[in-house]
Amino acid sequence: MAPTVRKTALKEGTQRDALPSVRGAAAGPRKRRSAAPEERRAAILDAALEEFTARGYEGARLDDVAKRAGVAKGTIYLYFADKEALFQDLVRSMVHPVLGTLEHLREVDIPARMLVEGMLNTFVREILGTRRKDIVRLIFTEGTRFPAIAEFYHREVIARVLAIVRPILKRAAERGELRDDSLARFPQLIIAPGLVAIMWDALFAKYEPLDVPEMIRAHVGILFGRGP
Amino acid sequence: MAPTVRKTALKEGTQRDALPSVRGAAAGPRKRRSAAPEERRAAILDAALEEFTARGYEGARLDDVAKRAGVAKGTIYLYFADKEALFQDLVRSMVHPVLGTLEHLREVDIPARMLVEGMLNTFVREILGTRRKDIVRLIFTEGTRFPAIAEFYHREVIARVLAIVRPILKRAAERGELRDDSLARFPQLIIAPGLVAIMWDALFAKYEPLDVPEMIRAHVGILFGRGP
DNA sequence: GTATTATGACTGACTGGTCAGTCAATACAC
DNA sequence: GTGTATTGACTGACCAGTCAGTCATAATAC
Repeated sequence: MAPTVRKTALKEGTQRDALPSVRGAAAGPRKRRSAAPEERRAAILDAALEEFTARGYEGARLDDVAKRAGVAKGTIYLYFADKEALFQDLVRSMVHPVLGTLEHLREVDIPARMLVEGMLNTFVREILGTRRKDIVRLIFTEGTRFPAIAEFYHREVIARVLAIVRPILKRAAERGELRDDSLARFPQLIIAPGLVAIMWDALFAKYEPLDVPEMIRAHVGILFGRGP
Repeated sequence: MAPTVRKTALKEGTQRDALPSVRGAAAGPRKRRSAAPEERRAAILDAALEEFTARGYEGARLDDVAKRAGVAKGTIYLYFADKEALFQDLVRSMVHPVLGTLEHLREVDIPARMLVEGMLNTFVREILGTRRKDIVRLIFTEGTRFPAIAEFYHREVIARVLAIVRPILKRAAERGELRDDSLARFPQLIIAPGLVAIMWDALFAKYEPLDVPEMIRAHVGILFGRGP
């Protein structure tokens, strides 16, 4: 790139260079000035998702986040207090949209099979099929080092899902819709294969692909018996 | 191995201390000189397990590993080429012992239920019940950044288990021991809850404990129906 | 046995590089 | 012009990896 020579600072060529403005990145699309602050924030979060996903929390460099967002490093600090806040806000911003969908499930008293199939389809569509799966992976990956993230995710997502789903499954068990109350006691068993899918795709898919939708179908089959 | 301890130069207590064996422990016991190379290596691996487990690959500092192992930083480099080699050797050293146990399973033609219960019991005992669970977590946690680790684990552990287990399950399905061939096609469904258990314990147990053995029992119940 | 020399395992201060976070200078909006 | 958003060179901390030096032990000499 070469901050290259100032137009020639000329005369006092003496200066090293002190390259002022040029800046514009290679393709230098002129920056918009204070375009839309909300857009800028979003651009930074987008770039952060990319970098954190690819390199993990410690491995990600804010210089790269800035470059990818088309922004100077200092700008990040106008929107986020520090690297950790950026990470936490990223997780929050990805998780929030699904929180609404959850309440949705509140329609009590759908049949257990419908509930479970609904949960798994939502999981495949809204998580496995989107960047959200990377966020889930990040939570597992960095959760030990960031208890705040794990706590947040448990409180805002997991505890809520369990609270909604358990009573429905309990009733279904009592009603004889389920062989027993195993699923009511351990709803974790329902999405366990979803977790496996996320990890498998991230780590082993290139050595041995896994047909996730088919596996989920097999899982439902085991839980409820063949066909619908 | 073990150039082992010189018989104790004793008498001349005068020496700073030249504490022969003791060493370990906090209080600064004088270093043994070339004590047992195999022991030293093990001490470093132990310390590395602790530090990598607690802080992840990037977060772990070799200064701390050295301190914990009761060794100078330079000594680590006498036993391992660099940080990455230390990490890989750690994973290998933890995984190796179980590889033997695997072949063990080769006894073809045990009933499917026995196979599955055996697998899950082994998992609970040999992985969840030991530091090995932290290694599995590290593999998931760092696997994306260290494809070599993921590849190694897939090749040496996962692929082998699948190769052993699939034919048995297939036969069991044909024999009508299983409702269908779901488990033969996706044996991942068998240990999925084990993975959930590892992650739950690491991230959420402090907010909401999970009775893992009971969950595993419920899982077996779902796969095969109640009682034995 | 004791004295002397040789060996190499071990040490830890140091180097070179990296990167989160800062802030004076700059560019723009008005 | 004034005020504000943005920039990016810079700083300070941190850490993987190095290497000149130390010293317990071993080898050899006596």
